[in-house]
Amino acid sequence: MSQGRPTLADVASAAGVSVSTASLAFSGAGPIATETRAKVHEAAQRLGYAGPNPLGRSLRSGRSGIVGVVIGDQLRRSFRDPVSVQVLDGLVSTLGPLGLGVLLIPALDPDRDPTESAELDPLLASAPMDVAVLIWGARREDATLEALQRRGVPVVIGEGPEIEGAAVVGIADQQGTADLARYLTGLGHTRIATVTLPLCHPRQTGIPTPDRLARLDWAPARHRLQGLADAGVEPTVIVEASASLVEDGRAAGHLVLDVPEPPTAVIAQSDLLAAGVLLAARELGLRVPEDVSVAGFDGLDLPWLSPDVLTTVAQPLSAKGEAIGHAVAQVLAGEVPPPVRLDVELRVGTTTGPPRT
Amino acid sequence: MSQGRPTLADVASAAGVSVSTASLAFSGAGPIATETRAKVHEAAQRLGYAGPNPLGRSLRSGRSGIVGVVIGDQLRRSFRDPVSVQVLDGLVSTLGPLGLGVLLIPALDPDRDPTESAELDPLLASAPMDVAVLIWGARREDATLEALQRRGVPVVIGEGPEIEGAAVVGIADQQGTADLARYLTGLGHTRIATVTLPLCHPRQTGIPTPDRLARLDWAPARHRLQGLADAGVEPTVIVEASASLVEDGRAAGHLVLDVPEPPTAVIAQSDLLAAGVLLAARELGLRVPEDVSVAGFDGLDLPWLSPDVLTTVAQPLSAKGEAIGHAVAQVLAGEVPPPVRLDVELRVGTTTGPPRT
DNA sequence: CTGTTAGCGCCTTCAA
DNA sequence: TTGAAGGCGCTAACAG
Repeated sequence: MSQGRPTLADVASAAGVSVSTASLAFSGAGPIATETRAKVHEAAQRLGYAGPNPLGRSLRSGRSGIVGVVIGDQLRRSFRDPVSVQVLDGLVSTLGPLGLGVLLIPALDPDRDPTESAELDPLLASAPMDVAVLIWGARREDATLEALQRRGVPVVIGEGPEIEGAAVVGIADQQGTADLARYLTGLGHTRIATVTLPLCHPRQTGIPTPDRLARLDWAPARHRLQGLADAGVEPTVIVEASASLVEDGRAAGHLVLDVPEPPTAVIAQSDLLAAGVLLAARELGLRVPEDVSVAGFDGLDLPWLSPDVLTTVAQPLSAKGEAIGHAVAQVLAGEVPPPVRLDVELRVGTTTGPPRT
Repeated sequence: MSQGRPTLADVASAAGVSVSTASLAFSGAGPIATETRAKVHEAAQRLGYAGPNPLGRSLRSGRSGIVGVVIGDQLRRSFRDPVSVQVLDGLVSTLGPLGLGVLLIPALDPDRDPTESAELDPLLASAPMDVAVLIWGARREDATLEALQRRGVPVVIGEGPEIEGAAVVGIADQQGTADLARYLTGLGHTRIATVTLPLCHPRQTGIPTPDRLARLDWAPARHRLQGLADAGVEPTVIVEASASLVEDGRAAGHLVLDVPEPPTAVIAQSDLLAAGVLLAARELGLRVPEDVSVAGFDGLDLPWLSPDVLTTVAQPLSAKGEAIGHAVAQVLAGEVPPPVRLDVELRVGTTTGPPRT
């Protein structure tokens, strides 16, 4: 009929064929006479029918073609972090050709109590999605994860932890950090401080209490701290940042360096944090690496730090996004993706050197 | 039945009520006895039913709760531009409370011929969405826009142009640029160059041919060039950048400044481009603003340019995202949103001053 | 090769 | 306040 958008039935009757035939003309999933198909397409053209309504198709197939992606923070903050952006880019590039779209789902407010599931984004409970991706991992008691599992939405987790019934794509950050730590101790450093990514919810900035360290619940921070321990490094001080941003690193840097007996090296758990520490060092009149060595993690290209080039542990960011995309595809194909652990690589720049004795 | 996920019918029969009653128990859209509702919820709990399947609900209501957002470039590039990110953030914050989710749709490859609709992202044709947003405007002959309109998806356009049957949210960039130009001529500048955003498809870097200028098809670039004309400024040279990124600005800056008789002022159509021009000036040993004044557009916070503070025309980025979100809401409510034009503000920094005579 | 039939899961009249 | 019935638009069997 002429009210509302035309449906396949309208097209079929206009073309003088049955609905299922018209369906075939569009899906191509079956034998159909070229002439019939032309007739149908012609009718469609005439009626302004632009193809099957995805809503009907979705209900029928049980698939929406949508992948929900939970980013680890407010958009504003996540997108300021090139790490998130590159992973997302790799993910979208992989999903696109598969006909899958990415639905952005803001994580719960990082400053709020995570147990209150009332704070969850309603999209988690009600948006159509075939698979969900938690780009920045899950926590032990994760209301987000629970909400998804309750709905029966399969989950792919970036960064870990390994959780019953969810695929994981991670990196060898523990080993990478250990390599970095050994490199620094090899240079002669003994007083090494570290600036960490957020440890657990709700987020906090500053020197974590023992209690907070015990609740350490976020995979990247845990792995990288563990890497230090593996290398036999006991940090002289641990400072937690509430986000992986330059200004947090800068604040942490002041906290770490502006003391009577500062460390001779600072390992930050991300490059943006390290960049902030570097800026803090410059502001305090400390020379890098003569007075203090600074190292990061991620392998970002940060030309604005010029002339310094950060010593870092490079992780394959786009590749991680792609690996997550592959895992999503496997889940949709009914397979159980094996855990993936991507390699990282120590990359020495100009910001580390032997300590002054 | 126990195969597959439980449906509302399963829950209803487990609770000993009819499907429609069970539906009421969840939607709350009708009178229902507290006791009955409890019974239904209890049955749902027991069966692991997490609420109505969005696919069924969508088909029934004709709404998916999804807003397709076409970003102006590859994700990787768009997300490196804080302008896009802030607009997107404002949009998501507005849409979230309305129960609407954002589906990312990569634009067509900016380096390819736009008339080939084969290059369009398949999501445009097949993803469920109630409204689409073209964050970075539409072109005259826009395959993306056409694909959406053919499907009957209402469109909200950021930045213009005003197009039949699509809502527009723009800014007063023409007037803002004119203000900026008048400020510079007021300082005594007569030789003013400009670095533009992309003018049309396919993207190119460098000095545009007259033909290309004639095909000028992208609203932000057009408005801002027009603003110069309004102020009576005829640029000594126009250089087009292929994206709003620092390195493009830097390349353009060399092109503009590394000549026998360089301009005394450069107006870039974005802050990132202006930042690049500034870096180029520094590299060429030119002092800013003594040797050359540099101005941008957007009003970004760029602390890494320190000690310089860019003279710029500030636009309300989050507010633009929010305004787009409101327009989306209006469209969904069946209203026709009036065109919106947000104000901008000239903000003088340290990078502009009188020309040396 | 084409038509008939039967739902996918839900919500909303309408009637009881 | 609850139940019965129909249909949103589509596709997959199955017949013919």
